[in-house]
Amino acid sequence: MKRQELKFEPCSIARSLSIVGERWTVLILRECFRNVNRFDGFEASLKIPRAILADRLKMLVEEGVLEKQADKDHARRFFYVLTPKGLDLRPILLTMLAWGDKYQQTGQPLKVVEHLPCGHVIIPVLSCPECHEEVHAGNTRVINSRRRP
Amino acid sequence: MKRQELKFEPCSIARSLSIVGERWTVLILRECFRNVNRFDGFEASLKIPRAILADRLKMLVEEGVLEKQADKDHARRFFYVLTPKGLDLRPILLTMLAWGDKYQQTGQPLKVVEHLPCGHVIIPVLSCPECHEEVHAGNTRVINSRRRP
DNA sequence: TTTTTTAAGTTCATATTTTGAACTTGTCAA
DNA sequence: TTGACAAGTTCAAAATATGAACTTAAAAAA
Repeated sequence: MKRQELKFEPCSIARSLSIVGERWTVLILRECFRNVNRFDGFEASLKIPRAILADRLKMLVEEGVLEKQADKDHARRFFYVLTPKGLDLRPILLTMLAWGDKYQQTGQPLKVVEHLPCGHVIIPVLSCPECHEEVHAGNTRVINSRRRP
Repeated sequence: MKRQELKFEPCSIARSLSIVGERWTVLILRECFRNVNRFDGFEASLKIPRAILADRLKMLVEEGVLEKQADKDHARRFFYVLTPKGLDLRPILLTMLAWGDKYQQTGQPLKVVEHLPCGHVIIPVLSCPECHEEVHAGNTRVINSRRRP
């Protein structure tokens, strides 16, 4: 199945996969959240083939997840910065981080999340915005909605 | 980069990607959460090539995400069921669902999540298990931990 | 009891992607 | 004016994906 086909699937998960359903794309986004934002920088921190990097950046810009900005001081230099749409991908990366921490451990130190307002080092959990209780496989059900929010 | 290499990366996000960094794999898991659990069923609901389906199911079983169970009544029939490790992937799929709902809309009805304990139809949010406030790009920081939980 | 269907695959040739190395093109700094 | 830098593009080889046909044994139908 092609990426472009996924974009028009009836399922929202499938449509998200048109962006986050590919390894390199997610790793590039991870670097963006770490404030790596130049072609060079991505290449140095990920060992990604240049052709793939160019392709994925182009796609992420076209999809409105990154914005390509010119550097005022250096003519042929650009920044790729997360748009609001891109910033909102953070929960996906954080839930991946939590799962990888829990189930795919290596001998290395864990990456953990510091929640700045309260100062706690946490593993974020999914919860209900109404009752604030935890949301997991056992207490949820996915249904159709006719309303558009 | 190969899947097997991702498994041993120092970053937990990268290690998660060794499972959820591929389209078909995530779609198969989505079907599992919908209680589709036979080779036949996956084939019917996703239009996935049989060779790929066989390969991904084998991988998911090897990784401990699914368990392959024999059907007592039918000799050559099997069930693929989510293990606890697999059930814990649900938050990843739910955050993908929320993002796809918000940013990748088509004309079709949304899939939404019903939180059974409180009965509300919600978009789950990531929150801090300590202070219960929301967790997002602006109020978190990823750091190293020496401790192993 | 023979025939047909079902279930879960495997095989294989073709098409598409990925990869890594070398090349390009203009800019900036010494 | 020479050399390094930045952000790519190009290209051939390797790896993967795809779809159609084949396999194998059991179960159901005739």
